[in-house]
Amino acid sequence: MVNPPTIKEIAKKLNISTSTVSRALHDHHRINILTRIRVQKLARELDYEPNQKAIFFQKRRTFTIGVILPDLSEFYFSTAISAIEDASTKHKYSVLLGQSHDSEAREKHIVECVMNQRIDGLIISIAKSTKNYEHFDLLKRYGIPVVFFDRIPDIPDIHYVACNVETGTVQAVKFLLQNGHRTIGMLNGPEQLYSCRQRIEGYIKGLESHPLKFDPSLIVSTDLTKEGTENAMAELLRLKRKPTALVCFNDNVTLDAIQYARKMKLKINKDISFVSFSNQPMINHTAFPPIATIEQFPYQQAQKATEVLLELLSRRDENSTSPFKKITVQSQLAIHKQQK
Amino acid sequence: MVNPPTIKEIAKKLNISTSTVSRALHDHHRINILTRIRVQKLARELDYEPNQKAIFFQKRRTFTIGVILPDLSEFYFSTAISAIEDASTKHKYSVLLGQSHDSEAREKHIVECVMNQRIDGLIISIAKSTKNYEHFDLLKRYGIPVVFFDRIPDIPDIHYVACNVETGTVQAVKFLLQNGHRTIGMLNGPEQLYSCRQRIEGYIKGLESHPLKFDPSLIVSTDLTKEGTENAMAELLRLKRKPTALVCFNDNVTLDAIQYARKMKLKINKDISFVSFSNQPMINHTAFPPIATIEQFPYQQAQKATEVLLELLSRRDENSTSPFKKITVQSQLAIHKQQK
DNA sequence: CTGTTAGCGCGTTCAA
DNA sequence: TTGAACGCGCTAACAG
Repeated sequence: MVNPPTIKEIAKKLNISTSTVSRALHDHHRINILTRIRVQKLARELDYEPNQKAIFFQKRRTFTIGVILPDLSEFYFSTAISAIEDASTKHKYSVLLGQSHDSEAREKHIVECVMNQRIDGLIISIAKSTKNYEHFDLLKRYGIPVVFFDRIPDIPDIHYVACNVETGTVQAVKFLLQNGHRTIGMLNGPEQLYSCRQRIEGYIKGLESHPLKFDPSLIVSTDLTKEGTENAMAELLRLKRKPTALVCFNDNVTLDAIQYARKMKLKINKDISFVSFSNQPMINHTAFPPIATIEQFPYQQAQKATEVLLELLSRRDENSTSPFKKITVQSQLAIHKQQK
Repeated sequence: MVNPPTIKEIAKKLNISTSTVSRALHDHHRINILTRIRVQKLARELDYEPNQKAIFFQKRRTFTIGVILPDLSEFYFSTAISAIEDASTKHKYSVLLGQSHDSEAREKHIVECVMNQRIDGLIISIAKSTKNYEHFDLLKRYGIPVVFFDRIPDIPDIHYVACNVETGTVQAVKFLLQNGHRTIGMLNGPEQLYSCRQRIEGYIKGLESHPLKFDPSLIVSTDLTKEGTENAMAELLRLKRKPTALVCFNDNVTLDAIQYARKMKLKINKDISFVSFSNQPMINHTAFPPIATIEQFPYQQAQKATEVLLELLSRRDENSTSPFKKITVQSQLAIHKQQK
């Protein structure tokens, strides 16, 4: 068991200086072709590979981006990390990972950790509970670019890539109206999430196309737990005007809601229909699938976020201040074929 | 926009040497309480945080582990990475990520990359196509511990944590026999995977409990694509003795297989029943779910792998050679309640 | 108790 | 065409 070889070692074996070795390895133009060959040959024999840590250390760049997501076991985020890794590898960047588990404290801690690792940039989807954004101040002070992804904070002057779920929600409501539904409910997520407010906006705009008046009691929130969803469902089903269709926050909420509806002896797609926000492809194989899904394209979104960050990083060399990138991917309604 | 503060900066401002600053920050015992306080106060004011890269650089340890998995968007692996991140964060280790996308070449390249980043250790689930293990030789030579996870190579003297799918398969076959099935087929994955060979072993052992003779033509392989699965299914259904039950490689294969069976007008759970290897919880909500699932506990498995690696890393300091850890998690059959 | 010095591995002047 | 010297930020051995 040995340590990885260094240029010093090569230099000693060849009785030349380390700088010559360094130059030879980099195909410096004013170097003796012979020494270059000798050096490169020995380097190959020793399996020499430059110690990136040392290089990064002196160059003060790590070619590593930090990625902080709430929970990697969620389909949406695992798709995202997959895309981020793909995109950054393509540009010779590495990915340093962290999960906030939707805790603000943990998020803060991870931000500090990746910063101490001197990442070049950060992609982050903020925790549900995050209200305070001070932990990003230091990043700003040190000029480490941050691209917010999907769950974006409501503050100015940031780069972000997010999905506009409003358009998809509008489409969903219109689609339901076209299919004869006149009492459309919304089973929404926590209202502090920007995307939940977008869902509400979309819901309202969708109704505007129709002489139907907006009834706020048709919008209820769940904390995303099964119990929360059941409570929300109970509330909706207690209404005088029971909804015949529901737009639900995501697939898991939809499944829980459908299960509850069935327990209440409602016929799915007859007494009540569902529209989901897509997380998982398997939703189409479920026993009582939603009739439509609002697709959010997590892979494309995350890929875009990575590209934005990498461009910021390359621009940084020319120390031109780039304007804030605010990129929105449009969500889109996908109508499912009915299973026989 | 400034650079992060360094001990040098603090030293200059306080007119003391950098080593004094360093000691003060580390609560060195033989340091003036006053200077210590002054240093720590200033450090706090400047938001000083040690540059881990510099520390790691000179300590020759990075407190970073590399993780290479085939595809992070697969449920099984996203659960794994989630567990690995959780466990390593707990021990102040960071995670450097890579996806092989089941390509041996890419896997090799990523191994080189993480090695050049001087990771302290590696957790890897090898690519389907990997036949050659030379890219791990360098890691061995440099004493970087590797823990193989789930997809383990068939070579001696390695650390690994894997799931024994044989036991679960035995249970599955016995369960099917108990339920009256007498022609049980297996829709297996690529045979070079160790776990596929385990499935076959389990299949054979399961049959041994019964005076039924083993018919090799009841075992077919798919390359995991939908088309491959359909071809495999066609082959099985062409047999004289058509299987009344199938043990399928994983959830996706199972879904494709079920879809194909339905297209062939077979009644699921009547003409033919399915047992799956679990990837996703949602499988229980599908329209025609398998009657049972062999659970592999990816979270626990990955957590264990991380703990093994971290222990190796801590042991390394006492340069005692640790024996090869070969840890096997038992898979387990979970029988699904029939949906009404 | 504190300062000086050296070195981790590398690239990059500046000099020769 | 090459080598010597320096510095990136930090710790540690040694000297005071």
